[in-house]
Amino acid sequence: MYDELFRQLEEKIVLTDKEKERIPSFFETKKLRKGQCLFQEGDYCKHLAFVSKGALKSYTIDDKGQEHISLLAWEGWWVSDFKSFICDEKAILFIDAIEDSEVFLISRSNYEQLFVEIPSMERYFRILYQNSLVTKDRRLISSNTYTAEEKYLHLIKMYPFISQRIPQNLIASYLGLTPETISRIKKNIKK
Amino acid sequence: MYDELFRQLEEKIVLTDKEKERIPSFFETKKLRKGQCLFQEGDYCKHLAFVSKGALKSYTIDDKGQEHISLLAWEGWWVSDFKSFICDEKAILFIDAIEDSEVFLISRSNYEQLFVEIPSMERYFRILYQNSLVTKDRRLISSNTYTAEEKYLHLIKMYPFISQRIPQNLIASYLGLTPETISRIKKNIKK
DNA sequence: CTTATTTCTTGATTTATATCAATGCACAGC
DNA sequence: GCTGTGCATTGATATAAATCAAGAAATAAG
Repeated sequence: MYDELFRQLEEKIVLTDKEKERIPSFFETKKLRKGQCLFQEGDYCKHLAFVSKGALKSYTIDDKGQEHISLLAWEGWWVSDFKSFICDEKAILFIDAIEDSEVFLISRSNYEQLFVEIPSMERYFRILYQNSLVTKDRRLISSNTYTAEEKYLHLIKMYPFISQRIPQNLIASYLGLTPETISRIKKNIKK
Repeated sequence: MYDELFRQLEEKIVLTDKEKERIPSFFETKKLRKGQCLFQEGDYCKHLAFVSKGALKSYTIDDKGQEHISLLAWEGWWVSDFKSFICDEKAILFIDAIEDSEVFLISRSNYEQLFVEIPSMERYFRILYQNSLVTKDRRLISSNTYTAEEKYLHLIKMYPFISQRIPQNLIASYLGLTPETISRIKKNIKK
């Protein structure tokens, strides 16, 4: 059950058997049906979630009711409205399952306690966040400097299987494009 | 000399006097004239830099020779091509001083050693990166969902004094806009 | 003080991408 | 096997912001 979690942790840090026994107690498990909501805008987002099965999207909704995906998270990813989770503010993000999913939730106090009891978890999250920063920086560059086609090509280079798993309209939203544009790009690429 | 650095560290963690004595030895100081380059695309970016005085920009240059600023960093900010620094890859970023500046540089090996010798620095960087992630997430949302005017207003709300310090053309580049667009936005806002 | 550079503003035009609208396709439920 | 609902495609049109071009301010240099 915790295979995916330990695989992720042990990619970055070394854990003793005793620590591995302790870790699950910091989390609670939650199963989500496709389409089900995990957190909503306006909630206080009291948990950080690790995706052990399935896939989720985190997104905002603008004045016109349009959805803008900020993150697609599948097995091995962490997802939350971090600002809300860390600073105890109201969330601005929605987070929904886009497939039947299973997540492990950790509360703010358990998160802090985890670092006290298992100091190497501090290291894990430092490295995780450090890597995420690199990815986000690249996404920002992509978003500010690439054309629609370059954005799409860059994405499928990073995640070659994403188009098999994630519907085109969600990919479009993630890239800040419309589904029509993605459709036209795909037609262009074939040539 | 290390005031700004300690101010930043002690905002997030507690340091003993002994630790404070040790920390400077991990860094080397470098002074930069306005316009001078700290790192270049294609270099192996061997250091992470803390800005103690002045301001720097990190940017890419596209095929057409156009500059796209990914970060503006002044006193208290850390700057590097993280991907290059962490993964020992060639840098894709340029980093230049936009004012006369002073930076403290830490090498990869000193960075790793720092965590071993002063474990609370692991915590410092975990929190720093965690906060940066929140900021970058907000920037990504802004970049993908806001109009030019909303992007500009959001920026000056975050950093009210930025327009006094950073020339408009650099702000434009940071927002992924042209200086002309910024100029027209400012005219609009006055009304 | 004058000249030279750089930055900022304004207008005219172009362009990439969004929006709107219609049609086709595919999978889910009956 | 049909039928409905959501997703993808295609074309026509609209629009926000870029580009191009020129002049005005501001800052720096001699």
